[in-house]
Amino acid sequence: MKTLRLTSTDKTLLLDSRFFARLPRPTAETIVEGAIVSTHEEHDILFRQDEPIDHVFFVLSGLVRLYRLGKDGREADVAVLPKGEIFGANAMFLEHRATANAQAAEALIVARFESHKLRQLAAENTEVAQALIELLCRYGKMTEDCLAEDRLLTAPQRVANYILSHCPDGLSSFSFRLPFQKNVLAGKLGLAPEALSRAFSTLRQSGVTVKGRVIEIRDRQALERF
Amino acid sequence: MKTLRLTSTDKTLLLDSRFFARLPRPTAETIVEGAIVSTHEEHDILFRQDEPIDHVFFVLSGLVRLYRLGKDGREADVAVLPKGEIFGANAMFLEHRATANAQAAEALIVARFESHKLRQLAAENTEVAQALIELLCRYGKMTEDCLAEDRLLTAPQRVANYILSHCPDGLSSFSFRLPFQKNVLAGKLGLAPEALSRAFSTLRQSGVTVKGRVIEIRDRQALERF
DNA sequence: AAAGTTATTTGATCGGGGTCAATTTGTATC
DNA sequence: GATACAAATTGACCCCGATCAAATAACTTT
Repeated sequence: MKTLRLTSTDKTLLLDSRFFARLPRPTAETIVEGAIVSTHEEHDILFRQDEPIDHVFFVLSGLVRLYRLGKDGREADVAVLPKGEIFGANAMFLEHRATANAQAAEALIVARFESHKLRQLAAENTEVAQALIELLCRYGKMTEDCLAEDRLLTAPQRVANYILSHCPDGLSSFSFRLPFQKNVLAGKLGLAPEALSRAFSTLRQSGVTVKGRVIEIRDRQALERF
Repeated sequence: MKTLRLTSTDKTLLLDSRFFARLPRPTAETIVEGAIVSTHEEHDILFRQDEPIDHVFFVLSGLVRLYRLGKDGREADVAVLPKGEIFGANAMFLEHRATANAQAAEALIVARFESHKLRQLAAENTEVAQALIELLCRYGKMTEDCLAEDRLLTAPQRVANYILSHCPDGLSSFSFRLPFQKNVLAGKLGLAPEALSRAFSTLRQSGVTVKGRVIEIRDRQALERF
């Protein structure tokens, strides 16, 4: 882990992100000025479940995986966060304890903010509180979606869903590049890598072609029906 | 569904609940005065997924089940809320759309608050915003717990966990009465009723006895090890 | 381009839990 | 208490996905 200075692109990314964009410019800038930037290598742990943390994190580039550990050491992802996402915010209101482990899923740069300052700000400033509320709602809905998908859909259906979520509406055939390793996708969908692989090959019969990280869809409707 | 007046016990329950208790008394009382109380029979639907809702709900008595529907009509519970819990709050910040269906899991009395008023209040009053933030964090953590349990634990382990969560620490043997039908417990744990039944009988060998709704635990450690 | 890693795929096997059907138990009503 | 109905259990069966092992593909590094 190495500490860096906040570049102007970082600053732009922060200020344009969903969270900061809805704050009054001066407020956002004040917070952003206080950021500490650091780089991490794949597999680095940022913090551990139940550990006290005193920062809120923002992904400047790369990918973070939040996961829980089972007694037997098995891991279960509860979220995968790409560039532009915030994490660790909920800990501010849960005795400053992380609810999950955070690990760099690939080379990573994060900005961090002191949570007591942010918490204080949220207590004084309605705008900040509002932004936090929306953040938490969105995050809560994501987790709920995940839980429901796990309980309702088979592996191929989850994968089909994931693919469709990347399809701009209207198009019937399209292709895109996976934003991360299949490894990570598997975890995010609650599958073993082998199961993801098999799901892809099941979807072949519905017009899905996989070449490396590139996914090609021939027939959107077929996927939706799956 | 029948509309009732707010009784003084209802009022006490509301004001002593986690959400209202942390607000300044006058604020809490103002909100609570605006409550509309209604009764519902088991199986009644309060609102449906993706439907616009303009109220936030509070369980005065009985039980509410929040669940999502699969394409095939199967149901997946995302939360089960007993007396004292709030639900529908997240919709205020998600275009007023419910993220799940809400159904009375048994005879039910709820208080409801107009969400635009509450939202307005949260936008002006930091205390209210703060209370909402904590509510959402707690709720988010619950969902996360659920997701992780689903992915990490087998049916008997989930049931063991559930039982342990009702065991006052320090005690090695104890017994309690399930707060709802096994039916509902199964759904909450993401299991078919049959699987719950089988899980109980697996746990018999670890000193768990089930007689109707009463669960008896002979050896806490054995359960924890499971 | 070759060698060495690290991902991914494929095959084989196995166990958990869903579903359906048939009892059994529990609860409510008269 | 006897009857009727709903809830819970048990058995039989099957499918999905985890796991282990082996083969192949995709990157790195030189």
